Amino acid sequence: MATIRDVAKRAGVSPITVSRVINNFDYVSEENRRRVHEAIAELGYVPNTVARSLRSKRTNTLALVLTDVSNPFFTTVARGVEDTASKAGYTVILCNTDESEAEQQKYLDVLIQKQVDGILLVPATSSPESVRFIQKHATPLVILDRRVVGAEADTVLGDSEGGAHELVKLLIELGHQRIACLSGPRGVSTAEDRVAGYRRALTEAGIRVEAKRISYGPFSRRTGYEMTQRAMAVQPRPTALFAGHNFMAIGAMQALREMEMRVPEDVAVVCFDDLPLDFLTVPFFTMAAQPAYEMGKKATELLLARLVDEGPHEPQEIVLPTEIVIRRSSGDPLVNHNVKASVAVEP
Amino acid sequence: MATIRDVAKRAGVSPITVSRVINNFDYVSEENRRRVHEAIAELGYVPNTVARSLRSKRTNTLALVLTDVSNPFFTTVARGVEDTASKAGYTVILCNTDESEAEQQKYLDVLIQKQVDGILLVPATSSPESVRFIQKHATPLVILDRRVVGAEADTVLGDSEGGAHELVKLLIELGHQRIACLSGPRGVSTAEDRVAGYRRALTEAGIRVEAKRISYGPFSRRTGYEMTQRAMAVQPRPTALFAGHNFMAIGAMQALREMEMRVPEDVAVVCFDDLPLDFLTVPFFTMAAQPAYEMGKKATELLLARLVDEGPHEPQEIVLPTEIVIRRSSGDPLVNHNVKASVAVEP
DNA sequence: CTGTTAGCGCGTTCAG
DNA sequence: CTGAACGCGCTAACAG
Repeated sequence: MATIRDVAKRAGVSPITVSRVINNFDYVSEENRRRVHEAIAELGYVPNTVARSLRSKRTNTLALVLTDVSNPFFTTVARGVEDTASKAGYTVILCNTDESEAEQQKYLDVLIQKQVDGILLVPATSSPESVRFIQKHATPLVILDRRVVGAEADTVLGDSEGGAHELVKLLIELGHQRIACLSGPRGVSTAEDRVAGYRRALTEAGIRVEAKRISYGPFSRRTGYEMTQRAMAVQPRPTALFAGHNFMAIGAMQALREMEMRVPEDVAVVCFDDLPLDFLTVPFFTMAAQPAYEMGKKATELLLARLVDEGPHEPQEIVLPTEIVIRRSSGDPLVNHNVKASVAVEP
Repeated sequence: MATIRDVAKRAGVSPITVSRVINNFDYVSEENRRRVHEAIAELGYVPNTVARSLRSKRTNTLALVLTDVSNPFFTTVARGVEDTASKAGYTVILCNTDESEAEQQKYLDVLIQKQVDGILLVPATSSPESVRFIQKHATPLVILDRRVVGAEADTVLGDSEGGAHELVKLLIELGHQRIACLSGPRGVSTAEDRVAGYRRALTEAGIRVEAKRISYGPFSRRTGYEMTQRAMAVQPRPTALFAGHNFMAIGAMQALREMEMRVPEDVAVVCFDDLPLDFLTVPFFTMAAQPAYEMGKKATELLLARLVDEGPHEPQEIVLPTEIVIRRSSGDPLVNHNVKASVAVEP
């Protein structure tokens, strides 16, 4: 492939002049500029970013390390990141850890080697080692969606505690007293914050928090399914379920269906994180929606800001509010349903 | 950050010896090897891939350019790509074009500049310019999911024609004669192949193909919604709908619901591409499932193979079979439903 | 406005 | 088994 020197030779100028034309730097005479452009076109020259990066110490690449690309919540976050980064001239490398700390570390190694300019991290666990690793290599970092204990880093996340609190409060207002909580794994802040919101809502209403109604486990449909089977076996039986995750709520629905329980008639269900309209024949779940796109966007803007002014700074924590959307699954009789149809669970 | 020279100095050897240790090349005395490893650990040295790439002309990076990251079909393809590439020591850059040829070209420019070792492309349209551009820069390429006319390139795709044919044949066997076809845009092979399968099934059954029953438009829920409104207005009214895309089928459901038509009682619906169980409270659509993960995997394997043996070769076209999954939406009375529940569309 | 010199961090070449 | 020299393609720094 043609190099900058080939172009220079063809245009009858020096390589640095070509460089200046490409980068719109300094002043280059119209005449020379034209000839360089001509030569570039004739040779089909494309600048080599690798060489450029070696010199400039900047790769114009960001990395987004997240835990589950299959989840539309993260897909939407990723879009927010992509759009924002792309607009600013950055490419994004997407890495999927499947909630594994080991996978995460493997990716971080590669990313540091690749000299990415910045990292957006949805940490698999709240342990701070990965964060320290990144900081040791002086790579700018923004933590996304989850809190990391003892990490001094910029963080952008949704209001899990608040959202959970509102959701459970809604259930209580609807008359529920025995509410099971299907939570994500211990050691993940989104999971624990949602349990905290659940507890607060109960406590505020003077309802005793019972440990036997709270289960912890991986964020997945299967876990939601199994937890629901166990939760429904606890006597006296719960009349409502709070799932701290969208896929878990789907698993819960399956379990309830197999038990021949109707939702919301026999059991009310609420959950965290919406599923996009594209996937739903009928929107059904009452849930706390996080501004996923906005989260990705905000986090990227913060990261890009850190790239320009290097200096030390107070780590920022940006908490984005959640929005409660009331639909059929909570069984609120007072709500105007925005759809005519319902999902019936046959007996 | 520490460079190979710093490590060398600390270990009391030359830089090249360090290089040999890192890359497991040649023979290095145990003594030196130990000291180098020590120095690496002490300094937290990480090799600089950018410099390495400049020298070696290889970036160990592949690019996956696709049209819609929001669609679980492509998310699954992406996982197949990622897993396979990662196992072989490659990083993947994911680029989302939103079906726009212009976006696609912008990304391809960047990718060529970044010297990626290979490109996996889901082409936004079937015009061959992008393919030629990539080939001109001698970057190995595998086309994914869609055919490009007049392009001499390896291609991996699903059997759209066959899947559509089976699906429509099924509808005919169930007694349907007036079947509307909601197709993706003209100029996209998956859309056109599915229409072709639809036509063949009708023709084989001796049913006249009516142009007024076939609509073309972007792959989206909204399009499916609008097309369904129009399709249902055609007299005599169709008794079944074939949607060439999962999101379109969702849009169709919404339109039918608003018209107070029940599925499958009043209208049968079948479509292409499944939605993962994680998103579905109840699996509902009869559809042709493509092996998305397998497609990503196969395509990546093919690409990686091309990277090692450079020589020219016959372009390969790998067509993966689709699997018909029969569920409620087609209304087949003979099928054993694998779920007890149903989605009812209220009058 | 333009060119020369030097070097980013690494790996290949060839000589110890 | 080890090292010195050179260059990948580009641009910062400094002339002119």
